[in-house]
Amino acid sequence: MDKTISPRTMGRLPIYYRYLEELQRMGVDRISSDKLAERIGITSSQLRQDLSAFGQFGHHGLGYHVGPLLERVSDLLGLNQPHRLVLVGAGNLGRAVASYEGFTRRGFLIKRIFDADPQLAGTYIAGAPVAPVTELGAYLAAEPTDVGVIATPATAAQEIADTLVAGGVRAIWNFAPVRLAVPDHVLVEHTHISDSLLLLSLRLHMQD
Amino acid sequence: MDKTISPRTMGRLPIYYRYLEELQRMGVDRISSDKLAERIGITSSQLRQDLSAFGQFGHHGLGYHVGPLLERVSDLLGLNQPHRLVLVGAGNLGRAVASYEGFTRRGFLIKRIFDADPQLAGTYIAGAPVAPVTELGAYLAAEPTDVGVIATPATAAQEIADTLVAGGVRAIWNFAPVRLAVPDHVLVEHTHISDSLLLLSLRLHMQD
DNA sequence: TAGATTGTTAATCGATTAACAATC
DNA sequence: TAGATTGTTAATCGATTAACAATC
Repeated sequence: MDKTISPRTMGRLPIYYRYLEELQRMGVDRISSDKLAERIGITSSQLRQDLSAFGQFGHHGLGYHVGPLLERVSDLLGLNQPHRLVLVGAGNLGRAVASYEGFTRRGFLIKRIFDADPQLAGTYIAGAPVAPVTELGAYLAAEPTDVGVIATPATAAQEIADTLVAGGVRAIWNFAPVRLAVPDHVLVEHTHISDSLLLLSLRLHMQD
Repeated sequence: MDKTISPRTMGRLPIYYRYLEELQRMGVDRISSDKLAERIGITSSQLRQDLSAFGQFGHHGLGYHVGPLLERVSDLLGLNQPHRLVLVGAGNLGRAVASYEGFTRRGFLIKRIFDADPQLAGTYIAGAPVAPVTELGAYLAAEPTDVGVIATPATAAQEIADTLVAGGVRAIWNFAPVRLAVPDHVLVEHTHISDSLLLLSLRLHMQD
């Protein structure tokens, strides 16, 4: 029934999601492809092409209703169902991730945080209890978990990944600057913050 | 003299950089396009096509020398010249960015950190002195700065961006979840950490 | 209705892949 | 030399843009 959504269109879904959310927050309930595309910085042709893959949400002569379209995009992104997460690594980056209020709001629930430092056990970060990383395996055995977030030093990352995989997570969100070896059925999303800086540097350098 | 480098090829430069660095760290000094492409997960055809845009670095029958190729990629990325940065926002994310040792090593020097909390003034984070954000404008007037990093709450981001632009930065690396309005000559790289999680969620959801 | 704007088809453009002659 | 592997050309594939009939 659904048309297939091309990889490039998928890559734009988070962008559409963000802009539509912003429009909703601003109380806009209808927008033309021309206006939205201009805001985002793409052509209206591309926007209509993309949106039409999600189903028919536009109204001839009127534009798109923000609400239903946002609902559809959220749905495609899987945001209308909760995800249970564990976070491993309570350093600065881990804390930053745990503290991002946008996650909870979108159904990404950090159920527990694990850290190598036993001193942190028993404390709470952004409302989530911290436990020693030695208890990660046992926790996962008891509590089904969708996603494991790795915010540890690179040296620890593979071992944590192995424990997460053995514990049955379906996906790993990895911030450690190292490639993880995992079985095919486990998704890995690498977030290389430094890649952004390299691209900025490249763009700066191209200008000269 | 240089062939132009296509946008998609540019986007892969940080990946090439990372893998070549890894090879060099491992002491590998020569690799075929077949082997490197397999490691990265692209076709060898694409790799050769990309690399040929950088100049002639391969040797028929032998493959590519890691050192000179890495040198060339670093050069394209602008890593062979230092960049002066200021970081605004010393919360968890700001601290995580400041503490990433990879930046200093690649010539991204965080000269000073600014924060709204005057209590932090006079302290040091990852070797960089912290000053009150009220001094940002005066600092930039005195110290030419290439890049401003914004790791503040969304509400403060635009005002900081304005101060950075007035202070003459050439680029802004923005972690705040808000679009910044800046003049055309200033580059903005938005790093939306949450976009990664949305894409992970999308991929999880597509599997079902 | 007249005006606006979608959804879609066709045309263009760009990127990836395949293939192989050149060559170390 | 024989074997390996590049650099590049041509073929394929996919994505973007343009254009416009359909329609609210």
